[in-house]
Amino acid sequence: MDGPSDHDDFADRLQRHGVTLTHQRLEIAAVLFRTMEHLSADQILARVNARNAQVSKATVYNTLKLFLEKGLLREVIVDPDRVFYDPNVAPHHHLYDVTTGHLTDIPAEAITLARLPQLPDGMVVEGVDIVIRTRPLNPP
Amino acid sequence: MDGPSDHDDFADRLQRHGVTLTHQRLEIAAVLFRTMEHLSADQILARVNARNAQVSKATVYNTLKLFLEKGLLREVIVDPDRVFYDPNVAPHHHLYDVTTGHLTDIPAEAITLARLPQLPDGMVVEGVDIVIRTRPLNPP
DNA sequence: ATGCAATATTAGACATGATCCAAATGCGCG
DNA sequence: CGCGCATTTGGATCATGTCTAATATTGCAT
Repeated sequence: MDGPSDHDDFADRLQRHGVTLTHQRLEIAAVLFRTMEHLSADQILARVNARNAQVSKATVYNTLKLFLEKGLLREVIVDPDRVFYDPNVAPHHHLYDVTTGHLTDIPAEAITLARLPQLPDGMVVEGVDIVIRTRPLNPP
Repeated sequence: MDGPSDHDDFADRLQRHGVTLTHQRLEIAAVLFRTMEHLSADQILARVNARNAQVSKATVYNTLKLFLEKGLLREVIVDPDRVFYDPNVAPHHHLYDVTTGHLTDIPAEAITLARLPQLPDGMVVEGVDIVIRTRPLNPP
């Protein structure tokens, strides 16, 4: 299914973003960019070490921070308990299932902001995060 | 400055929302509803106990959870480290200063969603949270 | 008023996610 | 080949937030 070229793609992507390659970073990149799911640090750690433990917790956190700085990832803050990392850095928004904690993307075009509010002086927009919190219809 | 009627207002508000009154709950309500700021649990604890410690950490958390259930407060999840509690439960959105961590309200009318995306079957919208992350213009 | 059951409060132990640190490892490059 | 800097690591540490079992308070019926 996934040939060796997957890894090469990830390696390219890291390098293009100025990240020097290491075995661990490639593993983490593979977990994130293969499925494009929204994962927490814990989940990433678990997946990387699914077979035998090879990457430490500290490295996962270091690497995620690095990837964030280099613009390879976005943080998604919707759960008070943990941060999700979003491998999709294109502008888009999120559907958040409150009951299951599952996150789904909403294409940026699916929502239009009619107008933006006035910003305080000297401030610029870093990003607009829209989260639509959903739950099953039935019992509250 | 603030007469004793403030406290009575808060008491009324709690009771109208089905919250039985206690000394501690009134203190917490006073802190939240007097300034209408966005505060974290820690900040609320600190303010309530500004003079002498009277309310425990556990009670602050219990009370905040209760106020949430009763619709007296909203949670604002923008900071990975802590939850902010918003005494303004009317529909509105937020400006979040990434550098200082300061939260400001945006009136709901200041933003219009042109259209909402299709929701999965049987799911309903619980709320729409829009956060505009801002930072000073100058150096990144 | 008085007693009693239900509700609220509390201190401190605990759980969890995330960070820090100092030591060890590995890598690039002369 | 080896030096130096970047990276990784285990474990300690931290901060929020939750839990528990004991105590205090409250409302209510009598």
